Amino acid sequence: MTTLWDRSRQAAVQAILDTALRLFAEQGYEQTTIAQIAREAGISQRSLFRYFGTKEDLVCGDQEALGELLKQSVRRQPAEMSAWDALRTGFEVLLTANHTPERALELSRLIFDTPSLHARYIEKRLRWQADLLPLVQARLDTGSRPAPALQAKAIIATVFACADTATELWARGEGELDLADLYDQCLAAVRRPCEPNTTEPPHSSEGDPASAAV
Amino acid sequence: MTTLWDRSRQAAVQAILDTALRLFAEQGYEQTTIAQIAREAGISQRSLFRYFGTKEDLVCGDQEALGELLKQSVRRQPAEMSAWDALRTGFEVLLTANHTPERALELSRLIFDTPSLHARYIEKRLRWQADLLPLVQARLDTGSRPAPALQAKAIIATVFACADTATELWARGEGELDLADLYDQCLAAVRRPCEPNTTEPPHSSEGDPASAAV
DNA sequence: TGTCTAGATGGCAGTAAATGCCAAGAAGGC
DNA sequence: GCCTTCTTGGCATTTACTGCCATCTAGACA
Repeated sequence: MTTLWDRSRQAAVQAILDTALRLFAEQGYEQTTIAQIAREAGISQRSLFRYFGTKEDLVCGDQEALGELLKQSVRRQPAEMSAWDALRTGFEVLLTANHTPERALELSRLIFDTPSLHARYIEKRLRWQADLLPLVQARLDTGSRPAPALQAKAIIATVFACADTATELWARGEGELDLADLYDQCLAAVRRPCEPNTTEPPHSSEGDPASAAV
Repeated sequence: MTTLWDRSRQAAVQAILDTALRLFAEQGYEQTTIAQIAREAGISQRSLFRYFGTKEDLVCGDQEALGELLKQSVRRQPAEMSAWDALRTGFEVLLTANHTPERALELSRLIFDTPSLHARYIEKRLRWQADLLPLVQARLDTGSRPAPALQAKAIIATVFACADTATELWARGEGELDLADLYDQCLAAVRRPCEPNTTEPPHSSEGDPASAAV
């Protein structure tokens, strides 16, 4: 049952969020202070920080829930589905789980245009990637040469790289592009053999076991 | 000619860096304050911020120079070399350009173990990716179906995803692994066709042009 | 060599995000 | 109606970071 506390909490969250996003759109993220948001939302600064742990969470706050949803979706896919397809389906579920498209587009643009937000966003998705590792690993050929952990990590990283690339193009576009199509095109560009020449990689790894943070 | 100012500046940078990395290793990144670093390095807090604009730059500061180096290396590759191979060779050059292997390993571990640093690190590399875009685009088949910009963006993002994955595994390992080998294995895991089944992607993009920041 | 200028430094005050603490108030169970 | 529990707001404090200004010094030049 839903108590009054829950309801007023929900209302407060919504009011804060609306105020914050409006101000961010009007004057930019960095130029908007927590004090101003709190004032205009009619709440104390202290309480605002209780609802949203950080300023960045005002924008990237839903990410935890979405990550959980993605994990559940991937887990739900039939066991014989390949890791690639399971992840693709998982992402597709995310698309349906969001606010209005306009809001999502607005949020994406804000994130991609604001370095500190972008960093936070990436950080949250790194968590998703770590959480997905065991699920993806379970879908791989067991006896393959590259260690399954490496293979799974590489696949997940690539899928996210393509998803991010697609999202960025979608956010920078006028909204006339389809996100799922963009994702498929990105992945196709990556998993297709080389276009002009299929040269073997130079492979000049002359025994330098330790090197830099590339 | 190298003036005395340049030299003392160089010395100060080195002293600050040594102090900072020692403290980060001893007590962790978050637990170490700028005030403490400045005190132990015998410099004012104000000057420290003049050398390194942010605390994160104490760790990720070299990235700008490395990005430039990568760009130069890729540009230098023969025009007929594929985008994949040119990028791979570029990364290989980076490996030779770093501090001592131990230092690089220490830095990498710090970055991969500290979420906020990790996010900043990736953010800086996104800049590299944007800079590489025209160079990679020039190496692509001109008449290909997916827009070349998308194709180039996806390829670059994937290459970086694999490089990061390889670096993380290398950093978490005991140093006995070869970074270049790890990179090749990651890329191989990604560009090889599906292992168990080569199912067609579900492709259930039922006309939802706009959706969330995936 | 002495002087003048540009650049480096340090101190100080200030901003903004975030956290801890505590007292006051409202909601829920009885 | 009372008491517990959760919420709220105000206050002080920490930490990263910036602007301003006085001071000092390396380097150029007469």
